[in-house]
Amino acid sequence: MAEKTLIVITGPTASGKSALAIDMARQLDTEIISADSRQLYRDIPIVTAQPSEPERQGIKHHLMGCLSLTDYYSAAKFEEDALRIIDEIFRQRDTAIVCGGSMLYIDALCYGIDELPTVPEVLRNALAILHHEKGDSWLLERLERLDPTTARTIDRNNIKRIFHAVEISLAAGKPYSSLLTGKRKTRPFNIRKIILQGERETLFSRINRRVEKMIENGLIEEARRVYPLRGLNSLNTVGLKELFSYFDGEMTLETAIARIQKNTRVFAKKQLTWLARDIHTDSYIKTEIFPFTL
RNA sequence: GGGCGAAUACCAGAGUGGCCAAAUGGGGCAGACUGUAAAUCUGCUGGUUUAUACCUUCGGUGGUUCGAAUCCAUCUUCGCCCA
Repeated sequence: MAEKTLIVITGPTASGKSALAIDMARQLDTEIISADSRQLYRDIPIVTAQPSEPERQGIKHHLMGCLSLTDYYSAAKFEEDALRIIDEIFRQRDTAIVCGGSMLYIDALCYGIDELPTVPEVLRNALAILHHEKGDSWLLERLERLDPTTARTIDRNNIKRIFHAVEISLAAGKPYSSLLTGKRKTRPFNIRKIILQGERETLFSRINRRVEKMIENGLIEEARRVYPLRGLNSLNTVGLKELFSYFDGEMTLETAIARIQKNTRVFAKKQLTWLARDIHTDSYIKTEIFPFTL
C-alpha cells in the first residue's frame, strides 16, 4: 500500500487558503476537509467565506455548511469527524487535504486532543444556574475543591475556562487536570503542513477588501435572516455580531463595517500568534511556508 | 471690535497646587490557549536595554510657590456669543 499523506493548509483569515486548497485538490484529484469552526454551519455562507459552487470547481468539500446553527460542536468532534473522512478518502487516494484557520481544530487533528467525558446537559444547566445565583467566586471555590491543580494555574478571570474545568470534573468524577495526558498522538499517515504567510499590511488590506465584498454579496441580508437567533454561539462571529449591534441601533452601518474589518484584523492576529508558536514548536510534522495566493 | 469658553499622551476624554508619566474608553502592539476557539482571557502602550529610579511631557513664553497639568500674566489657535 502506498504512503498516505494529509496536506494541511492553514494561515490567517483572508490569506487565500481556500483557493490554494481547491487548486491543489484539483491537481491531486482529491477532496477537501474544512477545518473551520464557523464554516461548519449552513445558513451563514457569506460571513464564513465558504467558497461558492463554481469556486469549488466540482471539488468535494467536507465539514462545510453541514450543521444547523443550533448544533453543538467541538474540537474533539472535529478530530473524530475529520479522521473518519480522511480514512474514507484514503481508501481511494493517497492524499487528502485539510484546509482551515481554526487552529485548535487543526491541532486536535494533527496531535490529538485528550478524551473528556461529555457533559450531560442537565448538569451543565444546573451548574449555570448555580453560577448565576452564587457568582464567580463560588465557581472558583468549586474548582478549588474539585481540581486544585487547575485552580492553581488557571486564569482566574477566564470564567468560561473555570466553568468548563468544573463541569468536566463533575461529569468525570475526578479532576479535570487528571484527564489531561499532555501527550501527542501520532497518526497512521504523513502530515504535511502548509502555512500561508505574508506581509501584515498586505493581509490587512486583503481583509478590508474582503469585508467590503461580503457586504456587496449580501452579508447584511444574511445577518438579518439569522438575527432572531443571535444568542447562539455559532453566531458569536465576527461579521455578524457587529451587524446585530447595527440592527439594534447601537451603531451606524458605516461603523459596523469598520468594526468588522477591525475585529477581523484582531482575529487574524490571534491566528498569527498561534502560528508563530506552532512554527517554533518542535514537531514531527513537516511545515512549509507559502506566500499568500491571489 | 467686544465678551466668554477651550487647548491634556496616537485619538477621545478625566484631572483643577504635592498621592500625576497623568483615570477611563477607543485604537495599536504582544501573549495565553487540550470539548461552544471567528470563542474566552491576559499584559504593554512618553523615554532611559533592568528599575519601589532618573529624564522629558499636559498649546507657547514668562512668573508665583519648597512644589504647577492644576494659580497669575501674556501670546497663539479653535469654538461660542454680542457687534
